Amino acid sequence: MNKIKTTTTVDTAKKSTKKDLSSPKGMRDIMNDEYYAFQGFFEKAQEVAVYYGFKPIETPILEHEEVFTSSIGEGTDIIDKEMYTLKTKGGDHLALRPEHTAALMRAYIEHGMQTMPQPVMFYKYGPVFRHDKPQRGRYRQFSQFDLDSLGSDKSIMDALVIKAGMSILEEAGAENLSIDINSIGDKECRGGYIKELTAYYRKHLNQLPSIDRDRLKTNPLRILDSKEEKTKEINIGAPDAVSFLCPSCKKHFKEVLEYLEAMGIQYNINKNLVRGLSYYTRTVFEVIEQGAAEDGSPLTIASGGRYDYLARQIGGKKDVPAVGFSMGVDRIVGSTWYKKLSPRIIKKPKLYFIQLGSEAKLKSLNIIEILRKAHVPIAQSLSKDSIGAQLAIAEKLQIPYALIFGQKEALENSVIVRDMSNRSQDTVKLDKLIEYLKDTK
RNA sequence: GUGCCCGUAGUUUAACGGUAAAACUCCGGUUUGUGGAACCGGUAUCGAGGGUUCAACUCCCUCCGGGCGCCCCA
Repeated sequence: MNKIKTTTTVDTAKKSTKKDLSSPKGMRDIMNDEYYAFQGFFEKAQEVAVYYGFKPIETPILEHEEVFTSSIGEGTDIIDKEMYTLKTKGGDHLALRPEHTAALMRAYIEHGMQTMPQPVMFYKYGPVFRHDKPQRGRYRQFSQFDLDSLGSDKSIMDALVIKAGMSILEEAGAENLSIDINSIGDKECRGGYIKELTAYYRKHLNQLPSIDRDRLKTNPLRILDSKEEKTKEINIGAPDAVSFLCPSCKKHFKEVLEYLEAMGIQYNINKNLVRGLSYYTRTVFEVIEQGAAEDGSPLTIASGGRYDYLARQIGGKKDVPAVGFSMGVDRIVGSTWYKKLSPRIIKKPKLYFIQLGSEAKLKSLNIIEILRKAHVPIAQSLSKDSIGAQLAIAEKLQIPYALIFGQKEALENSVIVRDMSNRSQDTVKLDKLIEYLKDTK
C-alpha cells in the first residue's frame, strides 16, 4: 500500500523545476558571525535595559490591521504602501507588524496595565516588516529593539528612555552619534502651529516645488524636512514649533533638555524634525550616525518620541502618556563602529577533538559527551579521517589543546592531550581526563 | 512606487555573435597515527522568460534580484 502515485509526484516536481531558491526580496538569512553579532547586541541591550528598569515583552508578529492603521496613520507610506497585510481563513484582516509601538500599546490596554504601578516600562526586540525598496541598511524584514515607558507624562521618562537607549548604543561601540531633538507640541498647541505653518507655505505657494505642494494637503509638517533645495530656503523663515508650544509643552521640552544636559548627552534642537508617524506628540528625536560609511551619508539608527494620544487612537478608553526609543538593529550591527558583541553561549573552544580509526570513531561521541557534561568547550571534525588534516584545522582555529583519540587509545581507554603551542603531549586515562584538564589553562 | 548602474561555478573574476576560462573554497580519490602538504578528479542548464540571428552568455524587450538616489523610513 506504500506505492503512492510516484509517477504523478515526480511529474509535478519536474514541471515546477524552476523553483526560486532565493529568499524573498529584502529579506535575508542571518547566520554565523552575523547571527552572533545580532545575538550579542541583543544580550547587551537587554542587560542595559534591565538595569534601567525595563521589563521584557514579546508580542505577536501579526496584529489586527487596525492596530496599525489607526495609530501610525493613513496617509503615511508605512500604512498606505509598506504594510504586509493578509486575510485569514476566518476572515480576519491581519498585518505583519511594521513597528513595535502600536502593538505594545495594544498589549498595555488589553492587559489592563493601568492598574500596575506607573509607568510600565518595557523593552522589546524582534523583526518588523515593511514592503519597502531595499537599499543600504534597509530591509523588508529587519529587527528593532525598543524601549518604552507607558503611563507617565513626566519629562524625566523621556530623558530616561533616551539615556538608556544611548547607553546601549555606546555599549555597542557607537562613538560619534548625534541626537536631533524637537518638540511638536500636543493637541493644545499643535493645531495652532500647523495652521500658522500652512498659512506660511500658502504665502510661498508659487515657489514651492510640486511635491511639497502635495504635502501641504496631506501632511504640512513633513515639508519641514523636505530635501528640495527650494523648500529648504523657504523653511529658513518658517515658523518653528518650539515657539508655538503651549506653556505646559514648553515646560516639558525645557525639562527634557535640562535632563539631557545633566546626563551629558549631546543634542541639537532640529526645528525641522517632525517624524513620519502621526502618533507622536511633544518630544521627537532621532539618533544619527554621521558619515562613518564610505559615501559619508548619514543614517538614522534610532529614533523615537512621545506618543501621548496613541492609546485612544487605537481604541483605548483613555489616553496613556508614553514615550519610546526604537533602534534599527540591522543598521547598528552593520555599522563600521559596531564592536562585535559576543553572545554568552559562544565559548571559545579549548580543545580540538581528533579521532583516528573506526574503533575510536565509534567511541568519539561518548567522549564528546563527557566533555560537554564537564562544560569543556570543544571543536571537532568527526567527518575527517586524516590526523594531519585534523591537526591542521586545530591549528587554523588557534585552539590551545588537541585531544587525540586513536585505535590504541580507544583500546586502552586513554587519550592523548597535545599542547598545540609546544607540541608536547601526555597520555591520560579517560577517567582522569577532566581532572587533568582542570590543571591546564 | 520611481530614476541610474549591475547580475557568469559556493566566492572573486575572465572571454567571445559560434554552446564558457581561472583562482580560492568545497567534495571525492591517492600516500592507512601527529601541524594549514602534494598530485589527480568533480562541481555553472552564463538570474528567469521571450525576441533578433544559421548561431547568444555576449544584441533587444519583459520580469526577478542587487547597489545608489528620490519618495519614505530603522
